[in-house]
Formats: sequence, structure tokens, C-alpha cells
Amino acid sequence: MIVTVDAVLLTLHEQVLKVVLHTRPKGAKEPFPGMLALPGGYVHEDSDEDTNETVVRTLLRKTGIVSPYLEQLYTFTGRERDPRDWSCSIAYYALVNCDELLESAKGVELYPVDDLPKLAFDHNKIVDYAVSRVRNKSNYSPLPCFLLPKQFTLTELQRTYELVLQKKEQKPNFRRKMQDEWQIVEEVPGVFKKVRGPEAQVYRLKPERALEVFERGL
Amino acid sequence: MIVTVDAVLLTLHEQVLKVVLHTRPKGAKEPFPGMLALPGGYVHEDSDEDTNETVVRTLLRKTGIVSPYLEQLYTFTGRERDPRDWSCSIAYYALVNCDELLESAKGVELYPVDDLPKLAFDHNKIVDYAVSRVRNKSNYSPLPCFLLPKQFTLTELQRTYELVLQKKEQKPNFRRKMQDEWQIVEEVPGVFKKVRGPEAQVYRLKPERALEVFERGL
DNA sequence: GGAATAGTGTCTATGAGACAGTATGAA
DNA sequence: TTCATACTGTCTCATAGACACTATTCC
Repeated sequence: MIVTVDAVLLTLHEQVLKVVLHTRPKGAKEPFPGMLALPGGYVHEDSDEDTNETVVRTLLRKTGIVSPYLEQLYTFTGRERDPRDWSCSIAYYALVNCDELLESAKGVELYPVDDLPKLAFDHNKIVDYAVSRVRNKSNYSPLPCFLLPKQFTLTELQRTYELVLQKKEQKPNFRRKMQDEWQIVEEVPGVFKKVRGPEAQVYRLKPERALEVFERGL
Repeated sequence: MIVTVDAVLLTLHEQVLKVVLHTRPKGAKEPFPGMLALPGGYVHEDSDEDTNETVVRTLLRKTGIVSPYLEQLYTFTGRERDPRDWSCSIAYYALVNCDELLESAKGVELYPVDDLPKLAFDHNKIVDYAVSRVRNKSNYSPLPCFLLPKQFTLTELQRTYELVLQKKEQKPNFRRKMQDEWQIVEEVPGVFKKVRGPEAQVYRLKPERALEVFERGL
């Protein structure tokens, strides 16, 4: 029995939702040599208190970051998924801002989730499941906020939601939901951003409120 | 590393949501002797294709039934949860009709989920998590239908929802949701049931529709 | 002035929730 | 006749979604 942890680390890069993958070594010992796979690893029974620590440790080692949002996705098991033995992979998913990711992990490889090549093990299935979970949760939760940097304009936030959900939102309705209904953002006083027209107010996430909205929608 | 599967088998017994537990043997070899615990067991690597088969096999052996609704809940891991070793439990939850359960498993022990004694391992946490998942999902899905027998009246269905969700529903609104919105029930032509006043139409679940409503709310 | 962007006001259709009402059968 | 239960009709208020509008900056 092989027990591992796998992480689906998602980010928004050049207007596309992408996943962090790495190329498996070509050595003959490991299965699926040279193929793309999710970052993951074995549980360290002496140092890991639980698999949450395993995945945090794995992501820190492979990307150098501590993801602000990390959640267990599903546990994939079976005799066929690993050619070596009956195996069990506890899969997690995480969302990070692309700039922060690229800063701390220079050599990281990103691949669009909607156009993936064949991956090692059943990792295509795991990515698809993570993406559908994220898209579904984004309908009623502040999940996409974790794809943005610490500070952002409401237009950038809306664009993020639109890219994740793959559908247009109406500006007034979107702002009303974020500000009045959910109340998950607050102005950064006196900070503005200008692209083309007038200055846009810069906002940041209200972490306590965001968590509350999460709990409600579980 | 110990890898097991645990099942939270829920049913409605005497108007109360209850969970199936068994008493652990008093032999000195196993941990938590004499304490109540969830039914569960080890993966049989030679016969089980995946843990889904493990849990189906376990429930069949301990209760004699094949649950119509069975879903992976969460994977609980850690060094402290089993005194013997670092352990990993893939937890599932299932919903069954009480009469069918008691018929095929005469000696089964049921305990109210809202008033549990101290259980073995972290099984209190697992039950609580399963119950909150079920209560949450019952708000927007046909989950409670699986607690009823094959045929039922709409009043019985409403009573089931009310017991799971612990709140009253308005009869007209409830019927509208089941019949017009979700369309998950259909009349059993010519079959009626009478308790006190006029005859009540008997219904059955439309399994395809129920699954659709499930998918939508994922 | 025109194009692009920020931000606000308001209408309407839909739907959830609440109440009221009618019908049936048994004590 | 009264009570409990089955079942239906309809009103209202909250909300989501859509459109319209003004203001600001740069070309």
C-alpha cells in the first residue's frame, strides 16, 4: 500500500486558469518517467502531524510558498492507479496569486487546466475534479479572491470571477454582491489605480468576512 | 502506517437521526476496548478494487445491506488518532431506511447523533462532520429521500426533511419544490394511504431526476 | 469630441415564504 | 359537528438580473 499526498495548485496566468505541474524524472525506478504530474509526496511519519502538514511541506519545498487557501479535495484510491502497488492519494487543492508564485518559484511550470496533455497516474482526473470544485464553489463563495494580489480594484476582482466561471458578470450587480451582500472587501483608504480613464479605488479582502461567507456556503 | 475505511451509516429511527455503532472487542490487542465505534475495516488489497468497494463490503458484512446512497466524506489522518501508529481513515457516509436496516441487520445498535457518548478514535469528530454535511446538503438536494422507504406520502417526506433540518417547512412551498421545481417524485398511480383524514397520494422517487438535482448542487 | 474606464441609480421578473381556504373522513 | 389531515390558491416581499446613466481621463 502506497500512501501519498497530491496538490492541485491553481493560479491565473495571462488570463487563463493554470495548474502547477512538474516533469517526472527519467530514471527507470519511478513509474511514468518523463511525464507531467502533480506535485506530491510521501507522508513523513516522524515529522508530519497529519497530511495537512504533508501537503504544506510539499508545496513549500516545490514552490517556496505557503498558500493562503488550501483544502482537502478527495481521496483517490485503487489497485490500478499506480503500477507499483495498491495506492491511495489524498488530494488537496490550493489557490495562489500568480505574481507571488512566480517570484518565489522561478522555474515553476504552468499549464492551462482546460487544455492539458496526458498526465501521470490518474492526475488528469484529479485536476478535472479540482477545477470543477473550484468553479462550483466560486458561484457562491469568495474563493477567486485568493487568485488576486493583496490589493486589487473591483474591476480586477470581477475579471477574476469571469475567468474562473467563464461567464460575464454585470458590473453593478457584481459590486453590490461583494460590497453590500457579502461585505468581503474594504477600501484601502487613499489608494487608487489608474489604467485608462478615471482613478479606481483599490480594495483588500476582509479575511474574517470571507471566512464567514465560506462557512455559510460550506 | 495504518489505512482504514470508516462508515457513518445514518438513519431515522423513532423521529430521531441516528448512527450505526458497534462495541469494540474487550481483547487487549485492539485499542479502545469496549468502546463504541463506527463500522470500518482494513482495505483488502487483493479483492478490493478501490476503497469504495472496501466500504460496500464492510457495510454488507456488518449490516447486510447495500446502501442506496454512499459518498466519500473526508479523510482523517494523523499520528495521534490511533495509539498504534500513524493512521489514515477514509470516511464515508451513507443513508438508509430504518425498516430495511432493522430487517436485514437485527442486532444493529443505533445512537442519536445529537447525543453521543465518547466514541473510539476521533469518531465523534467524524460523525459530527458527516451530520453537518448531511444537514447542509439537505437544504438544496434530495438527500433525505434516502431515509424513506421506496414509497411514501408527501407529508412523510416533509416530516423527514423537517427532522433532518430541524426546522418546520410550509406545506404548499415544500410540495411545490418537490413536484414543480425539482420534479424528483412521481405518483404511484392508484396507491393511497390513509391515517386520519382523507386518503393521501403515495409517491416514489424519480431516480434520474434526483441524481440531476444532486449534480447541480454538487 | 470620442473612446475607454469608474462608479451609481433604478426597473422588473422571478421565486421563496407566508397566509388563507376547501375537501375528506372519522370520532 | 368537530377535529385532523390532504391538498390548492394566491399575496407579498426580497432578490437577481438587466438596462441606463453620469463622471473622469487620455488621445
